[in-house]
Amino acid sequence: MPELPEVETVRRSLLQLLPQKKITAVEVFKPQIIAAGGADLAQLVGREFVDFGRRGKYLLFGFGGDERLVVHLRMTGKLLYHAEALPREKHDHVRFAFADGSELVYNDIRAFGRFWLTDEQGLTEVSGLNSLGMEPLDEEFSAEYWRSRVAKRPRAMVKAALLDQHIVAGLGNIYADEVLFAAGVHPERPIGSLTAEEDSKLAAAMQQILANAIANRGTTFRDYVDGNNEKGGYQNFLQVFQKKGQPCPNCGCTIERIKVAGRSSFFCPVCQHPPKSHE
DNA sequence: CCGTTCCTGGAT
DNA sequence: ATCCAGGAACGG
Repeated sequence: MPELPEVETVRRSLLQLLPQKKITAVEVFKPQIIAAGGADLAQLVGREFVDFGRRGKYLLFGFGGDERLVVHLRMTGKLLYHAEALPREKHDHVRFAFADGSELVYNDIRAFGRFWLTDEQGLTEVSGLNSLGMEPLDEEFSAEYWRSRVAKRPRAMVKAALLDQHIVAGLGNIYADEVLFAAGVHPERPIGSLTAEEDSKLAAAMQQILANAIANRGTTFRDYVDGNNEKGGYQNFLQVFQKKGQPCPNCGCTIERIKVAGRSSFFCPVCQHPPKSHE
């Protein structure tokens, strides 16, 4: 569900909603959501959400002290603010109650999401977070960075590399397909076959598409909503994702769907020419 | 690198 | 009934 633009939109929505609200209770209805070895969320009672950070698809919250709450929404996780407490819904797994009667609920149909409560030093123990690649919207991100990180895997398919959070943090299946289309690169092209120009187009497309998706508050394909339960708008700008059988916006030929790295991949067979047999 | 696994629900 | 889903860790 949520990739970088959606997680960033959740972050921004909560930044508008949660400050100045004192936590009066934390309830965990489904213990598996809390990563093993982490601290007890009950220690947040009496504190307030102060810092609202993001790294890749991870949300990082601070409370004015050394505590760090890390949240990964995985496929179907939602952090929902309610101005007034509501009856617990079927897939509500964690609830923060605030002194003014409002609440923040973590709802996750598939329960793949995870919470980690730790301190600044403990962030290095959070699996995944401790080995993320560069933020694609960081000023230092560049085609050179991308090339340097994929250089040792010349035979890997480019789509698998885009989805690898150790290389670039935050792309998922939707934006990987959109980036590949924008760069005119077929998802099965081996890394080693990409030209310098193609790498530059990929890096530029990552930045442009993600920034545009954030500006449009993310993509709601199925479940995604922000902290206000509001859908995104970028689904109206998708070029190829979930467009099997529809005409390519560039050339008019038919968008195809194949499996790459175990994931559905949508592409234009003309604008994104397949790898040559020797590649 | 690939398949499997964690879950539930919607589509076919 | 079966397959599929926007993520990512894990094992072989």
